[in-house]
Amino acid sequence: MVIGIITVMKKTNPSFLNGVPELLVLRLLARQEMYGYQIVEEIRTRTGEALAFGEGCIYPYLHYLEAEKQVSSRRQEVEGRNRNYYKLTARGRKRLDELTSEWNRVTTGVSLLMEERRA
Amino acid sequence: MVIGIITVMKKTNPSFLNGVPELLVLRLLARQEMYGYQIVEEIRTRTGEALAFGEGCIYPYLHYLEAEKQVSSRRQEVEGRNRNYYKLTARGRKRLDELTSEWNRVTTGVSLLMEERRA
DNA sequence: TGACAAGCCTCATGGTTATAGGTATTATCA
DNA sequence: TGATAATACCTATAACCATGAGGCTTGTCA
Repeated sequence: MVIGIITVMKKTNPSFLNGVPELLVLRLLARQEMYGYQIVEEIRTRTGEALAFGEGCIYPYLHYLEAEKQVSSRRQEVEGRNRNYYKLTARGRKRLDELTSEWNRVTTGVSLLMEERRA
Repeated sequence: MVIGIITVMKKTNPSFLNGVPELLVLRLLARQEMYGYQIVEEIRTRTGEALAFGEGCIYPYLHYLEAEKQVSSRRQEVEGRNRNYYKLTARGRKRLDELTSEWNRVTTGVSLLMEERRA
């Protein structure tokens, strides 16, 4: 019988973005102290909009990273606005290294299969 | 068993694999007709185990792709075993092109931010 | 006044891989 | 012979995570 069981998989945006926000947040914070809103804008502008993660993605990550002690934060008032500045800890640095090699492993693997094969 | 309420985010495999199986399956089928088991093995061996998707991942994809008319299939008995051979349709070719440019967009974007920044 | 940017936050939804099973046939090897 | 691995197919469930929409506040500019 079996008509149904169509396993929907609706296919909107597969997008290859799984884990990318974490990688980029750690990478940016490895260079300099930054605050959340700045990270969101930086990713958007520096990639020419190729990548654009919403605040709803970045903020929860920052909270998670802080809970995991991969980043530390301090609050500072600048021109009447409160900013939470984050910077990488040693633990975050280690995590960044892991994620970076993971990223390289995946992209290398994909490249191997994407290349045209000659005879 | 639920101990915390700590917003778990368990962090096992961020892995960057979102959408990769679909991209690779389409790419492989663009080159030649293949059957499911062969695809699983091909990905595993050709990447030197860097990428290895289980059958439980690939088979549902093939069924989905067929339902979407991105691939067509034929069944053939080979050496006493039944194989379902799949090949790309024009629609699948188009989808592959979309995914490929999406992949390039993402990896390019990530590269922009991962690079060391000088001065 | 109204609109918009800066700056922070949360939650529900839904898509997709991973895990862990399941069936059946054939090949290999002790 | 019996056991195990390899071939070849399949499904259901859980875990994960970006999206999108919402909300709050202060400051700026018209």
